[in-house]
Amino acid sequence: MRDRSFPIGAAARATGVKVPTIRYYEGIGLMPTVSRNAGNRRLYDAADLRRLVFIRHARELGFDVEAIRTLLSLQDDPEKTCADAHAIARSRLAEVEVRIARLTALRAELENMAAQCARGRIDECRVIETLADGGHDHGRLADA
Amino acid sequence: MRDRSFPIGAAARATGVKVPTIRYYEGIGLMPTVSRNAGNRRLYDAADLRRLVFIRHARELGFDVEAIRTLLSLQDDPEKTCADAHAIARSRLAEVEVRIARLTALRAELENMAAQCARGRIDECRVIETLADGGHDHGRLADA
DNA sequence: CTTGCTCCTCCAGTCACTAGAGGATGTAGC
DNA sequence: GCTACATCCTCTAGTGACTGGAGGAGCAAG
Repeated sequence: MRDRSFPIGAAARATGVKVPTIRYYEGIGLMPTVSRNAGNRRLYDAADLRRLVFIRHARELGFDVEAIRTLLSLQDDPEKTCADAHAIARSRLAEVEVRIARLTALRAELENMAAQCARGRIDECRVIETLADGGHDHGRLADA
Repeated sequence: MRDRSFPIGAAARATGVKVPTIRYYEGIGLMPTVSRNAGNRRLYDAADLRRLVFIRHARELGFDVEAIRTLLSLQDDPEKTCADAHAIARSRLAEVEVRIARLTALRAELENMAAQCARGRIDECRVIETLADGGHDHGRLADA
């Protein structure tokens, strides 16, 4: 009963990935072209749902689609050599470390901003002042 | 001398915001429509540059344009309390903290995976699991 | 006056979705 | 079987926050 196939709406509810997004992922090849029923509707199984949850969490962590593709390839290709898997894991690891470092710096600045704000008038507000002072860093507009 | 007028390229160099991005900010109303010289070129003054730096810094901290619009309008009204600015900063801080926590968990898994791979155990990769049930709630995935 | 940079506007493309049109299918009640 | 309504299908276009290019005008130096 719950074991076999979910239509796309159920898959969306189960994974937190919206219906059009699931179709989009199929279109760009992040999700496989799943089987269809007699009426041409997509049917997902438990493995597909796990893949969707994986993708959602990876996106929430700020990985782009290409990075997720390589992460998924670790699973998709069990024949893959150790060296390949190791290389992918290590390069993703490096990316994650950079991201953590950047976010940690960002957190420090936000904390400093918020903590020193005395909740007084705007013209004494530390949040506004910090922003107006500009960054030391003329680098990338980084989010993550 | 320096606080008279900068053409857009000088403004870009001075603030670290790219030329097309400055024009884009004007288009969406984050920057005012500045005055032009005889040859129709934009001329920026010191206050404009400060505003650009403010925007750049806020973008680097991950605030979206709407938040920046609010912060800028707060800045323009120094009599108000800074409760709103404080709230915007704190909510961004909360997002950043969630992200750091998840990335830290992912880093541990990738490290673990890289180590296992190095010992030849590809088929027990836990990266999928980490991301698949790692973060937070959303729909429970019927296990399998 | 020519070279070469900077600037102008407008339009297209990027990434990862998101929303809508217009139509087919599945399901529950009568 | 028939109706009502939810869910699904494909396709196209829009979003945010830019980025890049075309095609042309302005300006400073040699």
